[in-house]
Amino acid sequence: MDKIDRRILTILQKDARRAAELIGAEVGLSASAVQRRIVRMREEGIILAEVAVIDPKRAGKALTMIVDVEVERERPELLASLKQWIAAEPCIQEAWYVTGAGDYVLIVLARDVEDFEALMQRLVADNANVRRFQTRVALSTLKRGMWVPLDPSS
Amino acid sequence: MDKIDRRILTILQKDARRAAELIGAEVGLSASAVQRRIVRMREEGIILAEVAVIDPKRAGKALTMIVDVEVERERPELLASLKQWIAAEPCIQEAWYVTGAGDYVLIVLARDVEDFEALMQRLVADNANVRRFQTRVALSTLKRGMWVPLDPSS
DNA sequence: TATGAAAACGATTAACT
DNA sequence: AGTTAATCGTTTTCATA
Repeated sequence: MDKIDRRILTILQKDARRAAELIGAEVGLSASAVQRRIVRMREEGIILAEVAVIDPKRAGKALTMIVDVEVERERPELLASLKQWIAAEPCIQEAWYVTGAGDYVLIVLARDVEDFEALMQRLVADNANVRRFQTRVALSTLKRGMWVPLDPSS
Repeated sequence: MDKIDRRILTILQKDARRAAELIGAEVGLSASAVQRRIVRMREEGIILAEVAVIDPKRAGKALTMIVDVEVERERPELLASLKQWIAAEPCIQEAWYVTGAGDYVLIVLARDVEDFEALMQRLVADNANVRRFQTRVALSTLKRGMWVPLDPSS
């Protein structure tokens, strides 16, 4: 991945529909050359996907919660099923396993508080290793996205 | 937004490049009808963007941190500039203002620990209202994305 | 007002230099 | 990597329900 690839990716991360010819004009390449680089980066897995981003509010998901989930580290055999549970749960948008007391951090979308409560009850009921969780409500979303900064040099 | 719109969005949230004709085959509409609905949803702001998702590791951003930032609520005049600072900082990928003791939650990408430390030092140096912060390192990323579940009924 | 069919247009892909 | 030609997808047009 060279400097031009990075510039192409910086553009595509904001607008995946930008025509190769326009990108080429910005980076000083023909449309075909740009297109070839894009195809290559898809194949190499640098570009993981091209997706539509929709407004959660318009989709009836007005609430965002940041949930810290503490699990019992003594029962590692239950971790795989918890991971699967998280993967299968569409309202859990993002999840990380983090340093600390066996903690997971979840980004959860919900229609309302009842919707969220129901999800959390299922989380606890379905996963015996969940010891407790702490919820923080997002009062405002300052920034969202998957945008990765790319050093334009080198 | 009707049931078919929701089905179209569910598809586009996974693959924004899917041809309208293929989507039409799934939802029982012609390519033109699907295309018109997509254009309408872009105009209405339901579809916020169509973006390429890239692998942060391949982009040299191997570390993800979840940072809780505590700010002094007594100085609300400094909040606007903190928000701008966050917006302008490319390594801060996501940010929410959350319930609790004047807390922000940040998702931060970094090349390495030094890179991260430098960012946090700038955060504190540039924003006098930042009282303290707590960092958790993402040991594994279980789930990422902007995918919003859409009730296929109604 | 929304659709499907078909023409016109534009972008991507493939072949060749 | 660039240029051209062929292919494919989108957009527009138009007739219809």
